[in-house]
Amino acid sequence: MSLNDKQQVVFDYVQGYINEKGFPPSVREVCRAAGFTSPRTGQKYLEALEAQGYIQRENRPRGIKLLGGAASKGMLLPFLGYIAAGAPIEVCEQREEIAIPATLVGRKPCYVLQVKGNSMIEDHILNGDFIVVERCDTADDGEVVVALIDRSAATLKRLYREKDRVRLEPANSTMKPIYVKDIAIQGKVRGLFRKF
Amino acid sequence: MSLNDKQQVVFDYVQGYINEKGFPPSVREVCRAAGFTSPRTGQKYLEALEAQGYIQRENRPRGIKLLGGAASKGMLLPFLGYIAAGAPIEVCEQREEIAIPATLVGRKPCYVLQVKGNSMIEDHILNGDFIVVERCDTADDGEVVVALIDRSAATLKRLYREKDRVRLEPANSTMKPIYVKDIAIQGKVRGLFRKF
DNA sequence: CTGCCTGGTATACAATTGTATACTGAACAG
DNA sequence: CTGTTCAGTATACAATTGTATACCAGGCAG
Repeated sequence: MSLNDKQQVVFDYVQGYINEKGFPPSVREVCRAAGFTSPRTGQKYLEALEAQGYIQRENRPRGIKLLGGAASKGMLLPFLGYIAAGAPIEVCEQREEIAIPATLVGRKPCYVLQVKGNSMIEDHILNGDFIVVERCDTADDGEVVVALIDRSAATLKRLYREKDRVRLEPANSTMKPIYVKDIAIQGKVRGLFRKF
Repeated sequence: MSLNDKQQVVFDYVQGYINEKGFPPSVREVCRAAGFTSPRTGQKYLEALEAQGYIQRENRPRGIKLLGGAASKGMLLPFLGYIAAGAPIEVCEQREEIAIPATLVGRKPCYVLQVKGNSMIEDHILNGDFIVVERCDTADDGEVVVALIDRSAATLKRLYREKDRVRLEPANSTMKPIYVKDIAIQGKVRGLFRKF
């Protein structure tokens, strides 16, 4: 079941209000915006929105929380630290979180790393860029993956399977590919963002 | 001037509360969390945070708004459409919004465009990339700007001022710079994100 | 000692707020 | 006509909330 016209108006108002002001509207403000003169009416609408999973409420002034894709067309992902070609991931002590555009995130769990070095520069991944990595243990040929070599060193490379080995190829003509027998794939790159 | 220890505790609490619950805490909740027994104390701390530009307040229950990079949920920015070198921005009819990592957003209003074409490829801005543009009407030499030429065509280029003209330089050696007498700067690129 | 500032407390108060109860009128089935 | 549901109104009420006033203890300069 979907929202009817007036419910949509109320929901849009709540969403816009939070976006603009940074905190949710009161029941009476919702009423004023929707043209209701009784707080009970707005209250019923909010109850309906909650029943349908669009918002979540608490019995407090302005206790409204946007749910689902509505809140965030963005997701909060953990920022795990740095990855440099050939060097292990430096784990970031404090568990930070970063908001990511929803379009960059796959369905599986993801995390964020910051790239050190220019080993992927010809793929237009620069030193300092942030990459969104989807946790997975397989990848197709040619995909950019975070791979663990010798159970210790993590690196960011393109993956190519060869006859009886795996080629991890940097995108930098001054560097040479790494050949390994077996690798543990940590994840594949799904998105990237950069600050200017 | 920066935040002292207790101010930091209060600020972290406010930020975490909003992140978790979706709406800001009341003054007394702040007090309880920080160990104050008088609402006046929490109130003073919030006033201090506001004076230093970390939050903005309204005289309403839970009328707190996180400012600047603090709004860690990321910011919702309008997606305005496409920009191609030399072609005007195709305005996107439906006003979409995209969540952006807070770190990519400056203090001024920003919007998002999708890049068409490879005119900035040597700056590692690719066809299909999304750019976060900060609205402004001036820029320093060498910055990547969205510029309006002849009041009609918008383009994405590096800006260089010359003696009595302006050079708009693409980052693609197969393309030539554009020289114009006068331009209207629409904004400068602050961030970029890409989907793989 | 005096005065002043800082950081905190205690308490009061009006305004706002969420919720609940009782009601009205219109549409509508039988 | 009768009864029922639906959407909205009017109003009441206790709890929460932001703000303000008055106060206190300690540090510290003079």
